[in-house]
Amino acid sequence: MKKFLSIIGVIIIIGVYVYEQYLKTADTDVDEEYNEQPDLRNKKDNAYYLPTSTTGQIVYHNNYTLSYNEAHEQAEWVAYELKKSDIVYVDRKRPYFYEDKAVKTKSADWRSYKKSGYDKGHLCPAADRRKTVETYNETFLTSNISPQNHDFNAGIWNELEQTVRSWAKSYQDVYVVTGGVLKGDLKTIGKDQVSVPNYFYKIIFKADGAHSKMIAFLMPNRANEKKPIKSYVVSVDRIEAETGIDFFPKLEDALEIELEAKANTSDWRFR
DNA sequence: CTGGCCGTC
DNA sequence: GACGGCCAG
Repeated sequence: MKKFLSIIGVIIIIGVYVYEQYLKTADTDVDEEYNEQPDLRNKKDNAYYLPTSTTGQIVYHNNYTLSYNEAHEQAEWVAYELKKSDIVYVDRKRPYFYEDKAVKTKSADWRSYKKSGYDKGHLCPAADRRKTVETYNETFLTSNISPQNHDFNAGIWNELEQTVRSWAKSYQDVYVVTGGVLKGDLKTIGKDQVSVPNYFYKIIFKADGAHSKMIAFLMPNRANEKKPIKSYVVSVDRIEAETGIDFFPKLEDALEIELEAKANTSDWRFR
């Protein structure tokens, strides 16, 4: 009997190990199928809302998911859930930006941004992932950055990111999709020819059944944007038209149509 | 908070 | 190249 139990014990330990290895590889899995949306509702609680990919290269990280556009050498979207508990005030040492090995076509080299005149602007902000060293450092992959005008990044874009954090604190958890509009002939920087988007968008979704709400922003990537962030609100339909991305394909159709057509600010608290 | 730049090792 | 310190909006 004792021997039997010890054999069962060994089997369980091996099983757990194999399962953990499986989870590790699954986290950096790359989806090859064009617009194929894997059902990951049991894998990550935010995956249900993932947008479609226009490139077929979706990369799943532990704390955000992205769709990589190799031609523009950056993500076309980065999606993640932002919970109230993600927002902590811990001073963390900024690591260096490093290549995303999960991007099969190779993500941009940080040197392409050097002396380009543009910031290595986070798409999933570092401040949204301050909870642990691991979550923080994961935002420093070069697949999570786009060339941003410095005054824009430190100015109104920063203000928008802070507002989203305030919403996560007020509403417990929100879901965020953000990226540059990768359309047409864009200026490029560096050896990797990273495109400089003329516009950046950010969509925030609060899941709450029939009371779910959505808001979207479209901002020009330039200095001296001093209007209130409220004035940059557009409908999700507009951003879909600009980008060719379907942002909430798995949302119930009636709700999707209703929420994506709206461009009003009344459901959300602004400072 | 958002970052870059530069001297030093 | 990596690191730490300093700078700006």
